[in-house]
Amino acid sequence: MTDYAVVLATHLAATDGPHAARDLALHTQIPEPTASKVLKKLARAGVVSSQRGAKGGYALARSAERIGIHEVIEAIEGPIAVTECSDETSDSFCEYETNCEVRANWQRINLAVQRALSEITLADMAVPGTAELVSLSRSAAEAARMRAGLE
Amino acid sequence: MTDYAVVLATHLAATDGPHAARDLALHTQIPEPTASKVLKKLARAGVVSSQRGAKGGYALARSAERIGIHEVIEAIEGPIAVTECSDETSDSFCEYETNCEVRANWQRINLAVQRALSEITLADMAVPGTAELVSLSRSAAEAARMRAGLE
DNA sequence: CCAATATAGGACTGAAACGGTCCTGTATCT
DNA sequence: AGATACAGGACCGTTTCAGTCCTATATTGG
Repeated sequence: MTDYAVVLATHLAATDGPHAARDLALHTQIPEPTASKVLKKLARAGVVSSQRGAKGGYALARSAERIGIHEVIEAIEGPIAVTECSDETSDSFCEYETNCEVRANWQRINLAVQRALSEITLADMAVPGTAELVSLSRSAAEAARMRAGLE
Repeated sequence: MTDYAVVLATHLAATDGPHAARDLALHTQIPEPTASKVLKKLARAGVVSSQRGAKGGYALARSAERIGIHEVIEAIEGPIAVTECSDETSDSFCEYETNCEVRANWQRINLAVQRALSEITLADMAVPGTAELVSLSRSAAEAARMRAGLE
């Protein structure tokens, strides 16, 4: 479902003007009901804008350079569920300090992946073969900064 | 659910010997039924080994250095769903070449994230604060290799 | 050896999520 | 104004999921 959303959003990024859900489904070979559902979700999340009526359809809400694919993912899947630590001021929490560090690592990874995906825009996705490389080199730069901060 | 699995698996990595699901749930503050379910899945996937009986419990199936967290993730969520392109030999496919490139980008990103997560082991996760940095610098090295391959 | 106990394995069930269908509301065009 | 094409949203059957509970297995002590 999420990959459908990315495909549809990228198609909108690569083409001009509003497109009806039916046309988008045809072009992306996604079943029409599914495409419609996905587009509705994207519209509710503000990733795309919708226009009702005879010449209606969907278009990107902003320019493709300003929409990260993580936004597309969240529109479909909702926010990443972060498992909450117990209140840090609670006495019982002190027993589980190792546990909390485990959670912290996991959350760091989640955030890093989320950030990397946020840095890939729909414009990147519309250009064959570049999306992945762009994101990973940016994240490496950030890793170097964080490593410096640790030392 | 997946984060619970990672937390549990990491706890097993950080501690010795088999632990009953109840104890693991207590230590990780995960609801006991949920912890039990998750551990059963991990056992079926071969990430952890289980021992029935009075002194039974769960332990890692291999050393923590040899279990990537992507394996943990797949045990819970199953394989990443890859949207299939149409048969490349089909005539109708040629109309949608742009569409196929979009899918290829998305698949590349999926694979890159999967690879990065595979390179983080449970041993990494058990050490506070290191997991993320390790993964990102390795992926950057791979990006450089792929870029060289493109040129 | 056997009963008691503690554990994992697995089945069952109701609730929630999901995907498809279809009706309603809105906007455009003639 | 009426016809048409579209998105928005409700409905419904199916699937998935989380919790509960029963069954099977292994250990221990009498």
